Amino acid sequence: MKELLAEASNVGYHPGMEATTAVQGCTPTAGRRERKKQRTREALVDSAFQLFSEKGFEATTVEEIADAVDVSSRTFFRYFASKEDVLLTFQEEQFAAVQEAFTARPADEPVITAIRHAAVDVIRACEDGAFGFDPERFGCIRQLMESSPAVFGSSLEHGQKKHAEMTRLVAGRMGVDPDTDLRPHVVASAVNSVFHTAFELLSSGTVSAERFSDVLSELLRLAEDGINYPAAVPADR
Amino acid sequence: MKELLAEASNVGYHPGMEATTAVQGCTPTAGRRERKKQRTREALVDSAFQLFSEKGFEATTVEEIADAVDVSSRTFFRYFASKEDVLLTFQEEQFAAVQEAFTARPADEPVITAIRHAAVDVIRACEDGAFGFDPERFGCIRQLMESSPAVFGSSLEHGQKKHAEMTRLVAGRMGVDPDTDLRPHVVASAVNSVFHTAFELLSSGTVSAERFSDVLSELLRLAEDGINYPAAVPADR
DNA sequence: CCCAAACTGTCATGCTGTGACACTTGTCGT
DNA sequence: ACGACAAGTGTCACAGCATGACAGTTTGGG
Repeated sequence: MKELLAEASNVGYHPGMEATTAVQGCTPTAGRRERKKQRTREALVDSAFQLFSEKGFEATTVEEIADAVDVSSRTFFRYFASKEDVLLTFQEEQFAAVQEAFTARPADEPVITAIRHAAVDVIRACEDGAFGFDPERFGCIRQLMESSPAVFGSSLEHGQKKHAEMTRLVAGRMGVDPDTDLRPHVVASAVNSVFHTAFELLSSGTVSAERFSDVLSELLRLAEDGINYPAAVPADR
Repeated sequence: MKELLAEASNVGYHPGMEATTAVQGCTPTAGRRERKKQRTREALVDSAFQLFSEKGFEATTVEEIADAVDVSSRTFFRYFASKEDVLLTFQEEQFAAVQEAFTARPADEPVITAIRHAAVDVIRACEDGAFGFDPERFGCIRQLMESSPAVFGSSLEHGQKKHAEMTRLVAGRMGVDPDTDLRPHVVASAVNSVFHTAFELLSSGTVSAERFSDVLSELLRLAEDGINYPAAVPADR
């Protein structure tokens, strides 16, 4: 089940790189080749994070990243479709974790409430370094998104790509068909954007909170209560 | 008033190009230089739309766009920060129009309702070619966003940039301070993402509707009623 | 043990975006 | 009007991202 989620993530995929890991169900850690490939991939991610946090995103070139792992820059692009793509690996993992947590929420919770609990749990794990999450890397990404519009942009795009997936999950919980019922789409859409808004509130210093999870929690809580607020009554002032 | 809105739009701005038009309030159509600049700018936009719709976005190079107007590609980048940026001119106008319509809505309408009416009115005007909107260009953009992820991505980013502005407007209508009350942020955020979701629903063929405005209207209507839907009751099935 | 497929490196190339500098043209003061 | 000054533009140069093509190397399987 965990493997399924992992294999479903297509970040870093690009034409010419098949998901060879998943073709056969019988090969557990199949072949030295696979392992080597995986090691190269991880090395590239490490190297990228290292350099990004040292010199910033745009100041780091693909060649530097590749050189640090001793592969050609051409090879880099066989693993990642773009420089931004490297960072999505992490978001991908987070998203998968949130998904899993979401489906595991008790059935009597309404959708947004369930999402809130799932998301907050996962993000807090990231922040605290629980499970396999590296809090340092989490912080690094946040910093990169602040300083580089390109990174933030790719995060937006990634969120949009995951929209369909989230919609299906929400529809599943609601017990409706996402092809005829638009409500799950609105939910997924709102949740997605709330993530980015939480981030912006945090980095702009609008909120006093320290933790991303706290801001996110607050925003989702508001969304639960409905958001079609009335205009100000002319009575005051 | 109209000029004010036009001058406020910063699309296409990039270091080295000052908003010379707006420095003095007394010069109406100030100088031949300004007019020439404006003509060049519009010519570039026209040329870009022309070529994009003919050959597609990525297949068109900046050089081609510039050549068609008989300027150097270097000059192109003095007007637009990137190739995507050209397209945002249009979105900018739309956004300004929606903003204006929003603030003009009767005070007894709740925020999302008001936004729905404002947005639907404006978009319908685009679709029908009312006011100064060119429906052909509107369709062209839609097509480009479908075929080119880069264009869609830049649209996402642009929406996020406008987030703050929308938040303030919503907060104004609600009569609250956006620095302490997070509700306007949630509203602006949800509305923004609903725009993109409407687009995706349309281009993926999930909905049968023809017009963008219809899908958008439907989604916003749903958002008005609250979106924290209960999970399916175990009774059914 | 060898072959085919997968992986990688090298080379070549196109396009985006930017910096530097010189040249032209419009603007404004006198 | 005329000259100084600024704004706009062209040209040249260049770094970096991304991709295609081809050849060499590894590796897994028959």
